Amino acid sequence: MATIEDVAKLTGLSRTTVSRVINNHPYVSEEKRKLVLEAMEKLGYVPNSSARSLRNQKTSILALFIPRITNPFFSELVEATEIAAAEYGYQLIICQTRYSPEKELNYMNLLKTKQVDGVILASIQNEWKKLKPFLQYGPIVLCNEFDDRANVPTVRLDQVYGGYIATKHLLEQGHTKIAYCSGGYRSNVAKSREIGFKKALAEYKVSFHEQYAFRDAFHIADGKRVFQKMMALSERPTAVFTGSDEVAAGIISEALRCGYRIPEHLAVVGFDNQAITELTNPTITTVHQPVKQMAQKAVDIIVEKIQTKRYDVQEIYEFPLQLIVRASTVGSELHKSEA
Amino acid sequence: MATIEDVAKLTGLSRTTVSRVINNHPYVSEEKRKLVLEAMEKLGYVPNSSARSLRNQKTSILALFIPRITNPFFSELVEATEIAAAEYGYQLIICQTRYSPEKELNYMNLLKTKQVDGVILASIQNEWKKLKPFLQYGPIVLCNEFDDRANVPTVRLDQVYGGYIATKHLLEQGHTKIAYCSGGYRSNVAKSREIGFKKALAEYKVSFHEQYAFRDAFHIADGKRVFQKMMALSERPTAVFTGSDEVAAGIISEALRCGYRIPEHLAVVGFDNQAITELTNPTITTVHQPVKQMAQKAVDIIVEKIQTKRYDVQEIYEFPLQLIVRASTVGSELHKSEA
DNA sequence: TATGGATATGAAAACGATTTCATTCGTTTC
DNA sequence: GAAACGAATGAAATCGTTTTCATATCCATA
Repeated sequence: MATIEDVAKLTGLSRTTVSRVINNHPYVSEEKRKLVLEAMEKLGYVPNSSARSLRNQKTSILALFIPRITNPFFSELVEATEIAAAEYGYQLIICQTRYSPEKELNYMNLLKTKQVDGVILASIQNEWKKLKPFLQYGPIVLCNEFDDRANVPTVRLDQVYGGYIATKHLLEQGHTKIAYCSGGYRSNVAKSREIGFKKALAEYKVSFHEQYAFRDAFHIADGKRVFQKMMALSERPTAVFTGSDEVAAGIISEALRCGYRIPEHLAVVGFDNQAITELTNPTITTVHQPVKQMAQKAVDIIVEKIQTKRYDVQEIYEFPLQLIVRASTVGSELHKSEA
Repeated sequence: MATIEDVAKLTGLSRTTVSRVINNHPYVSEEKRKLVLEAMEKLGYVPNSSARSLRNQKTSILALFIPRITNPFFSELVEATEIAAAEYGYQLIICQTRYSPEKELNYMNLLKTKQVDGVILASIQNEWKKLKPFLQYGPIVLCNEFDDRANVPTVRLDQVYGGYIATKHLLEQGHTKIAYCSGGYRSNVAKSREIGFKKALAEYKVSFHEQYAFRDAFHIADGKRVFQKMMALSERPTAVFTGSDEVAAGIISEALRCGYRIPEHLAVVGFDNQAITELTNPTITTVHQPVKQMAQKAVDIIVEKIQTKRYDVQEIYEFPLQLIVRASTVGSELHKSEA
């Protein structure tokens, strides 16, 4: 493996000059520059990343924390983040916490050991006070997930509004027995949506019963399970708000299999605007999240923080959500889309 | 940021001894070991990864090349690979080539610059002779995708067999007008499936017409498009083999929307056994791929190659595929599952 | 009582880059 | 014609580890 020393020797110049050529520093004569470039080509030389990282105190790698990559929402987030990071010359290390606080804490050592220049948290499994100490080692940016106590830049979506518009839509269709379905108790995203959900109910003077709440639904299978539970209730809901399109699709699938009709017997709202929403029959009313913009902003911010080295500033960037009305809530009426 | 030097100073020992404690070398007295551990704790010391990488000539990072993470098959592959890599203490860098040969070549520089210890290619966009020169910098392992000319370890699935069993299943149902639908011309995975497809046809003395071939279908939308194309043919196929469940789902969705019935008017076979196969109505007959086993094996192999430093050996590890029969091919009969 | 082997420790070199500082040579400028 | 400055180059320090080599002590064995 050729090193900068080899290039220097071959050209009869010093390491310094070779380094200058590599880094496009001024004050290198055209003659020597050519000489160096030729030698580099001839030796197949390429600078060693570890040596550069050590000397420059920067790895050009970012860590992105997500619960699971197989969740389509997070796939989309990873795709967008990787593309945005690449524009800045950063690589992305994927950290799947699988909802485990220990795994999350463990991955945090990537920052401590300087294996990454910064961490984007799209999922939080620990209390903030456990995460906070890592701030001394590098920037942390919250993306999608958030925590009011976290004194770091946060890029998020207005989840309260998301829960609100989806629920309001169901109320406008005349529903009063509306079930609530979300993924996880810990997530502030889910909590915010629930606030929006209840806000809409309150506006319409509709009361909420705790037996209509299902807070452990993540996947298609969970949706199927939840549907069965709802149908086992003495007073069945006529509509359901869900925290993901997969869960919504599971509910719809199970309902159809059992001979129910959507939305006549049960109106269903999803979340995320994934591809499956256009696949099922009926198609799924959902809430669109501007994932690309959010990812781009998170990367912009973290790159800036890496440069300025001020990590403990709470700046909040919020993007709006949008209701997409499809067939799972409005029957055979003409489908309309509203902001 | 505390360094090993700081720990040495605080304890009054040398860097060497501190390093020995960190690396669990023998020949450190219990007394000094405790002293060092206390000092490390007190200073919040943690070894710097870049320095270690430089000195040890190893980064403990692997690169995984995939076309797009939003493709559920690759999400699953990434999840499994990340978990397997973590067991060995490796981090995973995700490289999305987005089907671009240039991007792929560009990401290959991660190996050349020693930013990663090895590369797992689950997607190949360039001819092997373009990739081959990178072998001098570190190990490359093929996983899922493959190339006969590639003199490297290859972990793959028997795609010829996969195409064969899926097609044979359709032939057994009495179909003779069977369309073929795949993603990409370049991929050897797709080519192999086509070989298996044609092999089955030949066994049943059924001829294949090129107008039944659609080789550019990746997503749900492509499936919808392909369905329309098939229906525009003068002689419509009665069954279709597809290279992914998303495409199959797209075809089914569009067919139902247009008033056709599945499988009566069109039998559909998918590939990958994704979650959506149990979601659609009818559920989708598909081919299950043992992704986890494949990913685990690929990681095992690359870790071994990193240690032994012998990269240019063609070893092939092949895993079997399995047909999962569901409703999209067998009508209202009882669903059965066969190996 | 030498001799040799285990145990314990440290000084210094090495990994491969970048940067600081010094030096030299021209060219202006007053 | 001296001073000042810009351009071009290199020697050596530096980043933070690990490892090699040397040294010292202790204990058992011949």
